[in-house]
Amino acid sequence: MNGTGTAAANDRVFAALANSVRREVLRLLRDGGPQPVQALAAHFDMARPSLSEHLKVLRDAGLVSEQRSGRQRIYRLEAAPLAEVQDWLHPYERFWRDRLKGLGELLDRMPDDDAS
Amino acid sequence: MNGTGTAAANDRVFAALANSVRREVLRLLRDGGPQPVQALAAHFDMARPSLSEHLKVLRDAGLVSEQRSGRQRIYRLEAAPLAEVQDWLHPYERFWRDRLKGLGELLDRMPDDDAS
DNA sequence: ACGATAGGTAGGAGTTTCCCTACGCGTCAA
DNA sequence: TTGACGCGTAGGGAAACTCCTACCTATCGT
Repeated sequence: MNGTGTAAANDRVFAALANSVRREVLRLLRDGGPQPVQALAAHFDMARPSLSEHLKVLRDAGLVSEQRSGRQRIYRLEAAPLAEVQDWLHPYERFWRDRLKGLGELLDRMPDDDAS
Repeated sequence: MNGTGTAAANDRVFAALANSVRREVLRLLRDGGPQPVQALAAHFDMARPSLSEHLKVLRDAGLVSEQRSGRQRIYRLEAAPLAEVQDWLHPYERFWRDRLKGLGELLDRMPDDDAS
């Protein structure tokens, strides 16, 4: 419907990223590959059930997936939602590109012609 | 400290983006240029003070700036934090590029050699 | 000076987040 | 089968979020 996923889906992804614990989990999965919850939990001070809830938030956002292996749950990074974030970001790129070129400054600072 | 802003700053930016009203405000500023609050408020059903609070969240995240002009406040998109989001995203890019190439599949599905 | 306009702030209600401590369920080892 | 291990869920409490209705300040037009 939207250019980049539904509004609710974007809400879920951005909200999931709006927490340093969850961003760190993603980084650990990115740099360390798929891991069981234990291995992830070792990096945090919090009680393990709290981390479980963070993992649920990440799962609901589609940012990680789990695969059962014996009594372990192996979590893996799923980057598709991040690709959508990048797509969402695209239309804004010209704003910082323009800034760097020092050009858009004047153009952007005063196009008050059509705003009522 | 971090590669891309402090954790708290990223929290603020991602949290600001985790709301469809605020994302729509950014889109309006991107497509319509700098605008007063009135012009933005016209696009939403909510009471105007509620939108004011959304604008405060965006301001605190550094995503918009205001410039007073008479009794109006002209809001402008500030894309720098979005550029930092893109930077934050970069280390994850290979994950969806690999997926597209259909290569990383096998590589990523089982590098369980160093995870304790 | 007076009223209308633009927009922020105060405070409150309902919901959600984030952490905790129990506890339940499935799996492995003895 | 019995116990330990790996993880999730339940439920609760503190704080934050999101909306509202007043209300306040500053500016413009008359």
